[in-house]
Amino acid sequence: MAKSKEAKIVDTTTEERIKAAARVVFHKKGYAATRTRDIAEEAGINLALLNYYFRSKEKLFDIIMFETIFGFMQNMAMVLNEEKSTLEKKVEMIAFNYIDFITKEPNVPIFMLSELRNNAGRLLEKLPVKQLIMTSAFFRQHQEAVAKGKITEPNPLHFLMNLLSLVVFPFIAQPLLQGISNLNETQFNQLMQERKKLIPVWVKAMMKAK
Amino acid sequence: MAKSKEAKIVDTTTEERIKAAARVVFHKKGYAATRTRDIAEEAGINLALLNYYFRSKEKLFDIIMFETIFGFMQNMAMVLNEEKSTLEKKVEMIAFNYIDFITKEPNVPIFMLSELRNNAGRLLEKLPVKQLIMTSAFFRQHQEAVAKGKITEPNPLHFLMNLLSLVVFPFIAQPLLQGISNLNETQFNQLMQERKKLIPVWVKAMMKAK
DNA sequence: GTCTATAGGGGGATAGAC
DNA sequence: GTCTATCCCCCTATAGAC
Repeated sequence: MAKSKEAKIVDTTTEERIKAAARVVFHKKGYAATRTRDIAEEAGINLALLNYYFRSKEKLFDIIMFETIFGFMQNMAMVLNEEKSTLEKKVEMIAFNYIDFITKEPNVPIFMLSELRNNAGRLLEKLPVKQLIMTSAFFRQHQEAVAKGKITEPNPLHFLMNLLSLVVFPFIAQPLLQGISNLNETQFNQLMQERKKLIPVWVKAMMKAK
Repeated sequence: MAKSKEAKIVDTTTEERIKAAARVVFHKKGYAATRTRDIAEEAGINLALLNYYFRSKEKLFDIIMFETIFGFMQNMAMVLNEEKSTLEKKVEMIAFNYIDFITKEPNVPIFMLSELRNNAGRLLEKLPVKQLIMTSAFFRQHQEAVAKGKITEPNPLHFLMNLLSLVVFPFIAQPLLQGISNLNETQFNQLMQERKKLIPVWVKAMMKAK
Protein backbone atom coordinates (compact mmCIF):
# COMPACT_ATOMS: atom_id res chain seq x y z
CA MET A 1 0.00 0.00 0.00
CA ALA A 2 1.45 3.34 -1.06
CA LYS A 3 2.09 5.95 1.58
CA SER A 4 0.69 9.41 0.94
CA LYS A 5 2.17 12.64 2.26
CA GLU A 6 -0.88 13.46 4.32
CA ALA A 7 -3.54 11.39 5.95
CA LYS A 8 -6.23 11.02 3.32
CA ILE A 9 -9.55 9.30 3.45
CA VAL A 10 -9.47 5.64 2.50
CA ASP A 11 -11.21 2.33 3.17
CA THR A 12 -14.75 3.16 2.10
CA THR A 13 -16.74 3.36 -1.08
CA THR A 14 -15.74 5.98 -3.60
CA GLU A 15 -18.94 7.89 -3.04
CA GLU A 16 -18.28 8.09 0.68
CA ARG A 17 -14.68 9.14 0.14
CA ILE A 18 -15.80 12.01 -2.08
CA LYS A 19 -18.35 13.11 0.48
CA ALA A 20 -15.82 12.94 3.30
CA ALA A 21 -13.34 14.96 1.25
CA ALA A 22 -16.01 17.48 0.31
CA ARG A 23 -16.91 17.87 3.96
CA VAL A 24 -13.31 18.67 4.87
CA VAL A 25 -12.75 21.17 2.08
CA PHE A 26 -16.15 22.90 2.19
CA HIS A 27 -15.94 23.27 5.97
CA LYS A 28 -12.50 24.80 5.71
CA LYS A 29 -12.92 27.13 2.73
CA GLY A 30 -16.65 27.62 2.23
CA TYR A 31 -18.54 27.08 -1.00
CA ALA A 32 -17.15 29.86 -3.15
CA ALA A 33 -13.46 29.33 -2.36
CA THR A 34 -13.66 25.56 -2.82
CA ARG A 35 -12.57 24.13 -6.18
CA THR A 36 -13.93 20.76 -7.22
CA ARG A 37 -10.30 19.92 -8.02
CA ASP A 38 -9.43 20.40 -4.32
CA ILE A 39 -12.10 17.92 -3.34
CA ALA A 40 -10.95 15.38 -5.93
CA GLU A 41 -7.37 15.64 -4.73
CA GLU A 42 -8.38 15.35 -1.07
CA ALA A 43 -10.40 12.26 -1.95
CA GLY A 44 -7.59 10.80 -4.02
CA ILE A 45 -9.81 10.38 -7.05
CA ASN A 46 -10.18 11.89 -10.48
CA LEU A 47 -12.15 15.05 -10.96
CA ALA A 48 -14.55 13.46 -13.41
CA LEU A 49 -15.72 11.00 -10.76
CA LEU A 50 -17.10 13.83 -8.66
CA ASN A 51 -19.52 14.75 -11.41
CA TYR A 52 -20.24 11.10 -12.12
CA TYR A 53 -21.49 10.60 -8.55
CA PHE A 54 -22.94 14.00 -7.68
CA ARG A 55 -23.69 15.74 -11.00
CA SER A 56 -22.42 19.15 -9.84
CA LYS A 57 -20.51 21.06 -7.19
CA GLU A 58 -23.71 22.69 -5.99
CA LYS A 59 -25.59 19.40 -5.53
CA LEU A 60 -22.66 17.96 -3.59
CA PHE A 61 -22.55 21.10 -1.47
CA ASP A 62 -26.23 20.92 -0.65
CA ILE A 63 -25.80 17.38 0.62
CA ILE A 64 -22.84 18.32 2.83
CA MET A 65 -24.56 21.44 4.10
CA PHE A 66 -27.74 19.59 4.97
CA GLU A 67 -25.88 16.88 6.85
CA THR A 68 -23.76 19.47 8.67
CA ILE A 69 -26.71 21.50 9.91
CA PHE A 70 -28.62 18.36 10.76
CA GLY A 71 -25.70 16.89 12.70
CA PHE A 72 -25.26 20.11 14.61
CA MET A 73 -28.91 20.61 15.47
CA GLN A 74 -29.77 16.99 16.14
CA ASN A 75 -27.68 16.83 19.28
CA MET A 76 -29.17 20.05 20.60
CA ALA A 77 -32.71 19.00 19.80
CA MET A 78 -32.18 15.70 21.63
CA VAL A 79 -30.85 17.35 24.77
CA LEU A 80 -33.46 20.10 24.81
CA ASN A 81 -36.26 17.56 24.44
CA GLU A 82 -35.29 15.26 27.28
CA GLU A 83 -38.27 15.21 29.59
CA LYS A 84 -36.47 13.75 32.56
CA SER A 85 -33.40 15.97 32.91
CA THR A 86 -33.55 19.30 34.70
CA LEU A 87 -32.91 22.66 33.09
CA GLU A 88 -29.55 22.84 34.81
CA LYS A 89 -28.59 19.43 33.58
CA LYS A 90 -29.47 20.46 30.03
CA VAL A 91 -27.18 23.46 30.28
CA GLU A 92 -24.36 21.17 31.43
CA MET A 93 -25.00 18.74 28.59
CA ILE A 94 -25.03 21.44 25.90
CA ALA A 95 -21.82 22.99 27.21
CA PHE A 96 -20.07 19.63 27.52
CA ASN A 97 -21.21 18.12 24.22
CA TYR A 98 -20.68 21.18 22.07
CA ILE A 99 -17.30 22.14 23.43
CA ASP A 100 -16.09 18.63 22.65
CA PHE A 101 -17.78 18.59 19.26
CA ILE A 102 -16.49 21.98 18.12
CA THR A 103 -12.99 21.24 19.41
CA LYS A 104 -12.97 18.30 16.99
CA GLU A 105 -14.72 20.23 14.21
CA PRO A 106 -13.63 23.83 14.73
CA ASN A 107 -14.70 24.98 11.27
CA VAL A 108 -18.30 23.83 11.48
CA PRO A 109 -19.90 26.79 13.29
CA ILE A 110 -18.52 29.55 11.12
CA PHE A 111 -19.03 27.47 7.98
CA MET A 112 -22.68 26.87 8.85
CA LEU A 113 -23.41 30.43 9.83
CA SER A 114 -21.56 31.99 6.90
CA GLU A 115 -23.34 29.88 4.33
CA LEU A 116 -26.70 30.30 6.04
CA ARG A 117 -26.37 34.06 5.71
CA ASN A 118 -26.73 33.82 1.94
CA ASN A 119 -29.21 30.97 1.67
CA ALA A 120 -31.06 30.62 4.94
CA GLY A 121 -34.37 30.05 3.24
CA ARG A 122 -33.32 27.29 0.85
CA LEU A 123 -31.07 25.52 3.34
CA LEU A 124 -33.36 25.56 6.37
CA GLU A 125 -36.70 24.79 4.78
CA LYS A 126 -36.13 21.03 4.72
CA LEU A 127 -35.37 20.88 8.43
CA PRO A 128 -38.23 20.92 10.94
CA VAL A 129 -36.03 22.79 13.39
CA LYS A 130 -38.67 25.23 14.48
CA GLN A 131 -41.03 22.81 16.17
CA LEU A 132 -38.26 20.71 17.66
CA ILE A 133 -36.83 23.57 19.66
CA MET A 134 -39.66 26.03 20.27
CA THR A 135 -41.89 23.34 21.71
CA SER A 136 -39.12 21.52 23.59
CA ALA A 137 -39.03 20.44 27.22
CA PHE A 138 -36.28 23.03 27.62
CA PHE A 139 -38.60 25.89 26.76
CA ARG A 140 -41.42 24.48 28.89
CA GLN A 141 -39.13 24.05 31.87
CA HIS A 142 -37.89 27.57 31.38
CA GLN A 143 -41.42 28.95 31.52
CA GLU A 144 -42.15 26.98 34.68
CA ALA A 145 -39.02 28.33 36.33
CA VAL A 146 -40.04 31.86 35.39
CA ALA A 147 -43.49 31.29 36.87
CA LYS A 148 -41.92 30.08 40.11
CA GLY A 149 -39.67 33.15 40.23
CA LYS A 150 -36.53 31.08 39.84
CA ILE A 151 -35.53 32.84 36.60
CA THR A 152 -35.83 36.57 36.11
CA GLU A 153 -35.60 36.93 32.33
CA PRO A 154 -38.91 35.71 30.89
CA ASN A 155 -37.82 35.33 27.26
CA PRO A 156 -36.45 31.82 26.61
CA LEU A 157 -34.73 33.02 23.43
CA HIS A 158 -32.41 35.22 25.47
CA PHE A 159 -31.63 32.22 27.61
CA LEU A 160 -30.81 29.99 24.65
CA MET A 161 -28.84 32.74 22.91
CA ASN A 162 -26.76 33.32 26.01
CA LEU A 163 -25.93 29.65 26.40
CA LEU A 164 -24.98 29.20 22.76
CA SER A 165 -23.04 32.46 22.75
CA LEU A 166 -20.86 31.42 25.66
CA VAL A 167 -20.24 27.99 24.15
CA VAL A 168 -19.83 28.71 20.44
CA PHE A 169 -18.53 32.24 20.03
CA PRO A 170 -15.01 31.76 21.43
CA PHE A 171 -14.35 29.14 18.77
CA ILE A 172 -15.60 31.43 16.02
CA ALA A 173 -13.41 34.25 17.28
CA GLN A 174 -10.45 31.95 17.86
CA PRO A 175 -8.09 33.59 15.34
CA LEU A 176 -8.77 37.03 16.79
CA LEU A 177 -8.51 35.83 20.39
CA GLN A 178 -5.22 34.09 19.70
CA GLY A 179 -4.12 37.30 17.99
CA ILE A 180 -4.73 39.50 21.01
CA SER A 181 -3.50 36.99 23.56
CA ASN A 182 -0.40 34.90 23.05
CA LEU A 183 -2.02 31.50 23.31
CA ASN A 184 -1.06 28.66 21.01
CA GLU A 185 -3.69 26.18 19.88
CA THR A 186 -3.16 23.77 22.77
CA GLN A 187 -3.49 26.53 25.35
CA PHE A 188 -6.59 27.80 23.61
CA ASN A 189 -8.19 24.37 23.73
CA GLN A 190 -7.36 24.10 27.43
CA LEU A 191 -9.18 27.39 27.96
CA MET A 192 -12.20 25.92 26.17
CA GLN A 193 -12.07 22.80 28.33
CA GLU A 194 -12.22 25.01 31.42
CA ARG A 195 -15.41 26.49 30.10
CA LYS A 196 -17.22 23.15 30.29
CA LYS A 197 -17.47 23.63 34.04
CA LEU A 198 -17.55 27.42 34.15
CA ILE A 199 -20.42 28.01 31.73
CA PRO A 200 -23.04 26.13 33.81
CA VAL A 201 -22.01 28.18 36.86
CA TRP A 202 -22.17 31.43 34.93
CA VAL A 203 -25.51 30.61 33.34
CA LYS A 204 -27.00 29.76 36.72
CA ALA A 205 -25.87 33.14 38.06
CA MET A 206 -27.27 34.97 35.00
CA MET A 207 -30.64 33.30 35.38
CA LYS A 208 -31.08 34.81 38.81
CA ALA A 209 -29.67 38.22 37.97
CA LYS A 210 -31.88 41.27 38.22
CA MET B 1 -29.64 63.59 -12.90
CA ALA B 2 -30.59 60.08 -13.84
CA LYS B 3 -32.42 57.99 -11.33
CA SER B 4 -31.01 54.56 -10.55
CA LYS B 5 -33.05 51.54 -9.54
CA GLU B 6 -31.30 51.19 -6.21
CA ALA B 7 -29.55 53.61 -3.91
CA LYS B 8 -25.95 53.67 -5.07
CA ILE B 9 -22.95 55.50 -3.75
CA VAL B 10 -22.45 58.96 -5.21
CA ASP B 11 -21.07 62.40 -4.39
CA THR B 12 -17.45 61.54 -3.62
CA THR B 13 -14.27 60.90 -5.52
CA THR B 14 -14.18 57.87 -7.77
CA GLU B 15 -11.61 56.19 -5.57
CA GLU B 16 -13.85 56.59 -2.51
CA ARG B 17 -16.88 55.34 -4.40
CA ILE B 18 -15.03 52.20 -5.40
CA LYS B 19 -13.89 51.61 -1.84
CA ALA B 20 -17.38 52.17 -0.48
CA ALA B 21 -18.80 49.74 -3.03
CA ALA B 22 -16.08 47.19 -2.30
CA ARG B 23 -16.86 47.44 1.40
CA VAL B 24 -20.53 46.67 0.78
CA VAL B 25 -19.93 43.72 -1.53
CA PHE B 26 -16.98 42.16 0.32
CA HIS B 27 -18.82 42.42 3.65
CA LYS B 28 -21.85 40.73 2.18
CA LYS B 29 -20.28 37.97 0.10
CA GLY B 30 -16.72 37.52 1.35
CA TYR B 31 -13.59 37.60 -0.80
CA ALA B 32 -14.04 34.45 -2.86
CA ALA B 33 -17.68 34.97 -3.84
CA THR B 34 -17.17 38.61 -4.77
CA ARG B 35 -16.64 39.45 -8.42
CA THR B 36 -14.89 42.66 -9.37
CA ARG B 37 -17.80 43.23 -11.74
CA ASP B 38 -20.16 43.35 -8.75
CA ILE B 39 -18.06 46.04 -7.16
CA ALA B 40 -17.86 48.07 -10.35
CA GLU B 41 -21.61 47.88 -10.80
CA GLU B 42 -22.28 48.82 -7.18
CA ALA B 43 -19.94 51.79 -7.59
CA GLY B 44 -21.52 52.79 -10.89
CA ILE B 45 -18.20 52.76 -12.72
CA ASN B 46 -16.43 50.76 -15.36
CA LEU B 47 -14.61 47.60 -14.37
CA ALA B 48 -11.28 48.84 -15.74
CA LEU B 49 -11.29 51.74 -13.30
CA LEU B 50 -11.08 49.36 -10.38
CA ASN B 51 -7.73 48.10 -11.60
CA TYR B 52 -6.63 51.60 -12.51
CA TYR B 53 -7.04 52.72 -8.89
CA PHE B 54 -6.26 49.57 -6.94
CA ARG B 55 -4.20 47.32 -9.23
CA SER B 56 -5.97 44.10 -8.24
CA LYS B 57 -8.91 42.57 -6.42
CA GLU B 58 -6.62 41.30 -3.69
CA LYS B 59 -5.02 44.67 -3.02
CA LEU B 60 -8.43 46.31 -2.79
CA PHE B 61 -9.57 43.57 -0.46
CA ASP B 62 -6.60 44.01 1.84
CA ILE B 63 -7.39 47.70 2.20
CA ILE B 64 -11.05 47.03 3.02
CA MET B 65 -10.17 44.21 5.39
CA PHE B 66 -7.59 46.29 7.22
CA GLU B 67 -9.98 49.21 7.64
CA THR B 68 -12.77 46.89 8.77
CA ILE B 69 -10.73 45.21 11.47
CA PHE B 70 -9.24 48.50 12.53
CA GLY B 71 -12.65 50.16 12.75
CA PHE B 72 -13.99 47.30 14.79
CA MET B 73 -11.07 47.07 17.21
CA GLN B 74 -10.45 50.79 17.55
CA ASN B 75 -13.68 51.42 19.43
CA MET B 76 -13.02 48.51 21.77
CA ALA B 77 -9.44 49.55 22.39
CA MET B 78 -10.57 53.07 23.24
CA VAL B 79 -13.18 51.95 25.72
CA LEU B 80 -10.94 49.34 27.35
CA ASN B 81 -8.14 51.89 27.77
CA GLU B 82 -10.15 54.60 29.50
CA GLU B 83 -8.44 55.13 32.82
CA LYS B 84 -11.29 57.00 34.45
CA SER B 85 -14.28 54.78 33.81
CA THR B 86 -15.03 51.78 36.03
CA LEU B 87 -15.06 48.18 34.88
CA GLU B 88 -18.84 48.15 35.02
CA LYS B 89 -19.06 51.28 32.93
CA LYS B 90 -16.77 49.71 30.34
CA VAL B 91 -19.07 46.71 30.07
CA GLU B 92 -22.02 49.04 29.51
CA MET B 93 -20.14 50.98 26.85
CA ILE B 94 -19.07 47.88 24.94
CA ALA B 95 -22.58 46.46 24.98
CA PHE B 96 -24.17 49.74 23.93
CA ASN B 97 -21.67 50.72 21.25
CA TYR B 98 -21.36 47.33 19.62
CA ILE B 99 -25.03 46.48 19.54
CA ASP B 100 -25.63 49.76 17.75
CA PHE B 101 -22.65 49.29 15.45
CA ILE B 102 -23.49 45.72 14.44
CA THR B 103 -27.16 46.53 13.98
CA LYS B 104 -26.03 49.01 11.33
CA GLU B 105 -23.32 46.72 9.92
CA PRO B 106 -24.68 43.20 10.51
CA ASN B 107 -22.28 41.54 8.09
CA VAL B 108 -19.07 42.84 9.63
CA PRO B 109 -18.53 40.29 12.42
CA ILE B 110 -18.94 37.15 10.35
CA PHE B 111 -17.05 38.70 7.44
CA MET B 112 -14.09 39.57 9.67
CA LEU B 113 -13.99 36.25 11.44
CA SER B 114 -14.48 34.16 8.30
CA GLU B 115 -11.68 35.87 6.43
CA LEU B 116 -9.39 35.86 9.48
CA ARG B 117 -9.71 32.10 9.65
CA ASN B 118 -7.74 31.71 6.44
CA ASN B 119 -5.30 34.59 6.77
CA ALA B 120 -5.01 35.56 10.42
CA GLY B 121 -1.25 35.94 10.21
CA ARG B 122 -1.10 38.22 7.19
CA LEU B 123 -4.13 40.30 8.16
CA LEU B 124 -3.37 40.86 11.82
CA GLU B 125 0.37 41.47 11.73
CA LYS B 126 0.03 45.14 10.79
CA LEU B 127 -2.23 45.88 13.75
CA PRO B 128 -0.74 46.40 17.21
CA VAL B 129 -3.84 44.86 18.74
CA LYS B 130 -2.02 42.76 21.24
CA GLN B 131 -0.51 45.52 23.34
CA LEU B 132 -3.57 47.73 23.14
CA ILE B 133 -5.82 45.19 24.79
CA MET B 134 -3.63 42.98 26.94
CA THR B 135 -2.12 45.96 28.73
CA SER B 136 -5.34 47.95 28.90
CA ALA B 137 -6.94 49.61 31.92
CA PHE B 138 -9.69 47.04 31.53
CA PHE B 139 -7.33 44.15 32.23
CA ARG B 140 -5.63 46.01 35.08
CA GLN B 141 -8.96 46.86 36.70
CA HIS B 142 -10.00 43.25 36.32
CA GLN B 143 -6.91 42.05 38.16
CA GLU B 144 -7.54 44.56 40.94
CA ALA B 145 -11.14 43.39 41.31
CA VAL B 146 -9.94 39.78 41.51
CA ALA B 147 -7.42 40.73 44.20
CA LYS B 148 -10.18 42.40 46.20
CA GLY B 149 -12.37 39.32 45.86
CA LYS B 150 -14.98 41.14 43.82
CA ILE B 151 -14.56 38.84 40.82
CA THR B 152 -14.23 35.08 41.15
CA GLU B 153 -12.84 34.10 37.73
CA PRO B 154 -9.18 35.19 37.66
CA ASN B 155 -8.61 34.90 33.91
CA PRO B 156 -9.42 38.19 32.16
CA LEU B 157 -9.67 36.42 28.80
CA HIS B 158 -12.73 34.51 29.99
CA PHE B 159 -14.23 37.80 31.06
CA LEU B 160 -13.62 39.47 27.70
CA MET B 161 -14.77 36.38 25.77
CA ASN B 162 -18.00 36.25 27.73
CA LEU B 163 -18.78 39.89 27.13
CA LEU B 164 -18.06 39.70 23.40
CA SER B 165 -19.94 36.40 23.10
CA LEU B 166 -23.11 37.83 24.58
CA VAL B 167 -22.89 40.94 22.41
CA VAL B 168 -21.71 39.59 19.06
CA PHE B 169 -22.86 35.99 18.72
CA PRO B 170 -26.60 36.56 18.40
CA PHE B 171 -25.95 38.68 15.30
CA ILE B 172 -23.74 36.02 13.77
CA ALA B 173 -26.36 33.35 14.42
CA GLN B 174 -29.20 35.60 13.29
CA PRO B 175 -30.31 33.48 10.31
CA LEU B 176 -30.45 30.36 12.47
CA LEU B 177 -32.17 32.14 15.36
CA GLN B 178 -34.81 33.60 13.04
CA GLY B 179 -35.17 30.13 11.59
CA ILE B 180 -35.99 28.48 14.90
CA SER B 181 -38.11 31.35 16.23
CA ASN B 182 -40.60 33.22 14.09
CA LEU B 183 -39.12 36.67 14.46
CA ASN B 184 -38.89 39.04 11.54
CA GLU B 185 -35.94 41.40 11.23
CA THR B 186 -37.57 44.22 13.17
CA GLN B 187 -38.47 41.95 16.06
CA PHE B 188 -34.97 40.51 16.06
CA ASN B 189 -33.45 43.98 16.29
CA GLN B 190 -35.79 44.82 19.17
CA LEU B 191 -34.48 41.75 20.97
CA MET B 192 -30.92 43.00 20.42
CA GLN B 193 -31.85 46.43 21.76
CA GLU B 194 -33.14 44.79 24.95
CA ARG B 195 -29.72 43.23 25.37
CA LYS B 196 -28.06 46.63 25.76
CA LYS B 197 -29.47 46.80 29.27
CA LEU B 198 -29.57 43.09 30.04
CA ILE B 199 -25.96 42.20 29.24
CA PRO B 200 -24.41 44.49 31.89
CA VAL B 201 -26.72 42.96 34.49
CA TRP B 202 -25.88 39.43 33.39
CA VAL B 203 -22.15 40.12 33.27
CA LYS B 204 -22.23 41.58 36.77
CA ALA B 205 -23.93 38.42 38.04
CA MET B 206 -21.46 36.16 36.23
CA MET B 207 -18.49 38.00 37.71
CA LYS B 208 -19.61 37.11 41.20
CA ALA B 209 -20.66 33.54 40.42
CA LYS B 210 -18.89 30.67 42.11
C1' DG C 1 -9.52 59.64 -15.81
C1' DT C 2 -12.75 56.87 -18.11
C1' DC C 3 -14.21 54.01 -21.51
C1' DT C 4 -14.40 49.57 -25.04
C1' DA C 5 -12.40 45.52 -26.41
C1' DT C 6 -9.84 41.66 -25.55
C1' DA C 7 -6.18 38.83 -23.77
C1' DG C 8 -5.21 35.11 -20.64
C1' DG C 9 -6.11 31.74 -17.22
C1' DG C 10 -8.89 29.10 -14.09
C1' DG C 11 -12.50 26.14 -12.97
C1' DG C 12 -16.89 23.31 -13.69
C1' DA C 13 -18.49 19.99 -16.49
C1' DT C 14 -18.54 16.36 -20.21
C1' DA C 15 -17.04 13.07 -24.11
C1' DG C 16 -15.22 8.98 -24.87
C1' DA C 17 -11.57 5.34 -24.22
C1' DC C 18 -10.62 1.58 -21.16
C1' DG D 1 -16.49 2.76 -12.42
C1' DT D 2 -12.48 5.24 -13.47
C1' DC D 3 -9.44 7.59 -16.22
C1' DT D 4 -7.47 11.34 -19.91
C1' DA D 5 -8.36 14.98 -22.71
C1' DT D 6 -10.88 18.82 -23.70
C1' DC D 7 -14.62 22.13 -24.05
C1' DC D 8 -16.34 26.50 -22.79
C1' DC D 9 -17.80 29.92 -19.88
C1' DC D 10 -16.63 33.28 -16.57
C1' DC D 11 -13.61 36.31 -14.30
C1' DT D 12 -9.45 39.15 -13.55
C1' DA D 13 -6.49 42.14 -15.61
C1' DT D 14 -4.59 44.98 -19.34
C1' DA D 15 -4.08 47.41 -23.94
C1' DG D 16 -5.23 51.22 -26.19
C1' DA D 17 -8.65 54.83 -27.91
C1' DC D 18 -10.72 59.06 -26.36
